[in-house]
Amino acid sequence: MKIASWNVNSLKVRLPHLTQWLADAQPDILALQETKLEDAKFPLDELAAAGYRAVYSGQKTYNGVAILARHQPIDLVTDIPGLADPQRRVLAATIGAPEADPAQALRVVNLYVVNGKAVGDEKYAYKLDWLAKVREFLAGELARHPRLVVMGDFNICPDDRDVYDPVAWGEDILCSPPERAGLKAITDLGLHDSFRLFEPGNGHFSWWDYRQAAFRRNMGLRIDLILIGEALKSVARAAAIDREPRRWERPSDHTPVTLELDI
DNA sequence: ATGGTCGAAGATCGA
Repeated sequence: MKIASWNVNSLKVRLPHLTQWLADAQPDILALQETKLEDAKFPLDELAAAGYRAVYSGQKTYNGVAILARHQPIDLVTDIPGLADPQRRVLAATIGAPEADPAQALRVVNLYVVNGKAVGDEKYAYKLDWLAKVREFLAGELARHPRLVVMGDFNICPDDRDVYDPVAWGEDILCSPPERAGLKAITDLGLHDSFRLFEPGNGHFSWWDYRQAAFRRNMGLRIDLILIGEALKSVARAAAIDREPRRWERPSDHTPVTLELDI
C-alpha cells in the first residue's frame, strides 16, 4: 500500500497535475491540503473517473483539506474538541476494504497546519494554540486507532537537516523552537516521522518558494510529513519525496511525499 | 537589501 500527502495550492488549478500524478504514482490513499474550494465545487466526478473516492472539508479561497482513497473513507472528523475554528484544516477518516477485518483499516488524519506568518504575529499565537489542541485530539485518536497515520503540510521543519540554509533561516517562522516543540509534543505521543526511518541525510525538501528560482537552486524546506504510529513502524517499507510534479508547468509550490507500507 | 511569485480575488491578502 502506498500513502501520500500533497499540498496542491488550489485543487481547481492543479486538477490536471493531480490526475496525472494519480495515474503515475498510483497511491492508495492521498491527503490533499490547500484545496481552496467550497465543498459544492469539489471535483468528485473527475476523481471517480480516476478511480478514487474522496472526502473533503473545504472553504472558499483559503485552506481546505481532502482525502482520496481507493475505498470509501468513513467515520469523518472535521472539527476537534476545544477548537472552534472556521478554518478548514483538519480531516480524519478511516479507510479499509469493506470486506476486510476492521482491525486492518487505517485511520488517517490529514492536517493543514497553520503557517503562522512570523514569530510574534497573532497568527503565530494561533498556530501554537492550534498545535496544542490538535495534539490532544491526536492522543485520543491514537488510543482508539493504533494503526494511525497523521500526514499533511505541517508548516514546521522538524530539524536543521530539513532546511536548505539553517544558519540563514535561523529561528524564523517554520523553524522557531516553540513550533518545533509543538511538533515534538505530537511525535512524542508515539508517532514517527516516516521519512527519517529511511533517510537520515539533509537536503531533502518538499516545498520550494516560487520566488528566486528556489526550486532550481534547491532552496527548500521539508515541511510535509507522514507520521505513523508504532503499530505501523514495522510494516513501513519505503519513504520518498517525488519531486517530479514540482518540475511541471505551473506547479504547486509543494511536491508529494509518499510512504509504502507492507499491508 | 524586506525584494521576488503564485492563487484567489478583482484591492490586496495569505503563503
